[in-house]
Amino acid sequence: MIFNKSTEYSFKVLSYMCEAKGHKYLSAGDIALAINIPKEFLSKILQKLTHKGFVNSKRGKGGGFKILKTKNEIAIKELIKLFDNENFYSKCLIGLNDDCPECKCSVHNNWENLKTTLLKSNLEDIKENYFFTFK
Amino acid sequence: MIFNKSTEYSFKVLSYMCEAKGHKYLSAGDIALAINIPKEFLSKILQKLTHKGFVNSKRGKGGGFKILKTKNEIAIKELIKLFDNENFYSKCLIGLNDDCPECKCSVHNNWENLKTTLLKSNLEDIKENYFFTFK
DNA sequence: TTAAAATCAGAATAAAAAATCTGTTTTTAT
DNA sequence: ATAAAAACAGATTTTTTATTCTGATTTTAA
Repeated sequence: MIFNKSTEYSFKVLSYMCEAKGHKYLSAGDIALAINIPKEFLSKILQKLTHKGFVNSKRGKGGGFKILKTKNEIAIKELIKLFDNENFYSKCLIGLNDDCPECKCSVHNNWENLKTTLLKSNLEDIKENYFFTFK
Repeated sequence: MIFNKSTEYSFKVLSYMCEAKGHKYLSAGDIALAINIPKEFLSKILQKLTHKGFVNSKRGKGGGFKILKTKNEIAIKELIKLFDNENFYSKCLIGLNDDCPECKCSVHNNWENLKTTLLKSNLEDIKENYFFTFK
């Protein structure tokens, strides 16, 4: 809706990994199956998350990915920056105006408020009471 | 950003036509040039707007399109319904959840407020102090 | 040591969205 | 009448985004 698929998927996979018990290595294939995301696409997302230190990867048999953070250590703005658009926050919701900060249209304040919330949110805030089923 | 291009363009073209003096017939080509939208794409949008009674079309030499409403008679929700998604308002902003009304994530209230504003907005509200230049 | 299981990387493909093209019909100014 | 200008309709192409494929490398359990 407001984010691209990669960003959406990153929320989903990190939530899932945070909630998985045992903190063992989970293979991309298993995760993909569990949360219903194309395996290959998920692999790319996990690679990026590895490089940025959200997860640890282990190659070879028995390998996979292990989460390195808790939900409240994962800032939504970091994921947006990583997977969506660098200048997400200066974009116009309506899409017509390049100079959103100067705009005073009827939804401007609502949009500013939403962005403020988003800037303060971590994965816990997003996932808390958020009924997504991973399927 | 939040809408598809057709919806964005419909805001733009209707705003432009409302502000054009004289209420004469304007050709799609001239409008397209003025507001920087691909001519053929704009033509399709204008056709839809014709069928729904927002504008009147006149074929033949000297023909074109004439606006039939004022900005405050044009509800944003009508344009969203026409060009974007029928069930726009029940969609999840984050994109993961099918059942947005039940969701309680951190941006839920912000999103609900924004949609409420959008439901009440007409083109005047959107365009008012909204610095888009048609270019 | 070896085969299996996994990451990793880049290329190729598919799907969706946006834009363009081609041609027909209609209307009207000349 | 006729030519020009315009809407109109549908097909096609391009662009962007999402997904899948291919193969190489790494690691480890057996």
